[in-house]
Amino acid sequence: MTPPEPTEVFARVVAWQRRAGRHGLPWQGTRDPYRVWLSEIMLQQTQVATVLRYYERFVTRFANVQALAAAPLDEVLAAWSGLGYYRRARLLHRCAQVVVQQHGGRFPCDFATLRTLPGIGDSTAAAIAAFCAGERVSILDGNVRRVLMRLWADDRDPAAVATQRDLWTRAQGLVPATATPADMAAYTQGLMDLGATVCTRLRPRCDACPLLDRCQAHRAGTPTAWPRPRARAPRRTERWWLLLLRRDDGACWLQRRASGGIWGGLWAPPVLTAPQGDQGLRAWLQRAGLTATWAPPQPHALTHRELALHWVVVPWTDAAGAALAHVPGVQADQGAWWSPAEALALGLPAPVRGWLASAAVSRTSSSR
DNA sequence: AACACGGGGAG
DNA sequence: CTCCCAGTGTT
Repeated sequence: MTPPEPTEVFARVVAWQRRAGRHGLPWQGTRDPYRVWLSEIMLQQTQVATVLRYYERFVTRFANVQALAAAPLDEVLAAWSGLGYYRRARLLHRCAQVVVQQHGGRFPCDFATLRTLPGIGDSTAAAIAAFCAGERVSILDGNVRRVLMRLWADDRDPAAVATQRDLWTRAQGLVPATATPADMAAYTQGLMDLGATVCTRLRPRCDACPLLDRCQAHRAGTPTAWPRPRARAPRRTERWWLLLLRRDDGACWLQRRASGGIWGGLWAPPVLTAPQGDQGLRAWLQRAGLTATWAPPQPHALTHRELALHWVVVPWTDAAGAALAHVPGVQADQGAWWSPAEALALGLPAPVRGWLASAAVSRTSSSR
């Protein structure tokens, strides 16, 4: 079985992208590395449909790398709120500051320099370099891995480092030395489009694929057999208690979470994960002379973990304020009281945002 | 080399 | 419901 001719694969993907690929996305049609970089970071682990809801608003608020670098981290996190993987936003902010301080505000376009910046790994550096400078480097994200592993009927473990390193070498080998910058942009976009719209995980549209007659997975008759499925980790369920202290004036107590771990750097009510559970919390509330409203647990599913979020709403009076530091989970130096409107402008985890938004609506609609 | 990180879209 | 997506940084 003859392997696909490298130049042939490249040329077909370029031609296919120009004819049938995607062209209208807001981060296309520019060579501004700032806009391309922003889109690539947002697109890490996040699908296009989701990013579309954030991208324009973000570039409007932070029009260039200087504006982003000068903005408080809180504003960046607020604009990112709901996209998840909040470390991306912190690295994005740090990267902007490095570009301003160490590169004179000019966003680099070459792979080697890009690779030194925070939050930019091999694939993102290659994407920016290919789109903005036409550099002959290949991306290798999850979509491209799937396309190539089907093309070559590669049976290796897709998650193994050795597999990915070798795939990258072979991907690089598909790029001809004569490729022009315009070709590189079309090719890079073409690989992304192929993976996203044709060579999909389930139900690939092989009849629309420009590599159909070269694809060994298709030749085998079972293209979805590649890449080899990963072992699935069992998902644990954890119970979290979110203590929402609400004052008479409607203000809520929120505190900033540590920068590492889940919801890092975001604002949230005190979270109790301790195993004392409902019982301990009820006992404490009773001792403190407080009453609380308990909402049914709200499930929050993640890939590898499931959270059962128990909302405990505690009406809080100024008189009780002196005891604030004794509330379980409260770190007084990390928090503050926020009006509903102020709170919704903060960087909030999606479940917290949803809760506060609905609570604000119900308060408004139920008040006289 | 393995793991942690969030939310949503697709089937 | 299950699966995993335009990955990177840390251990």
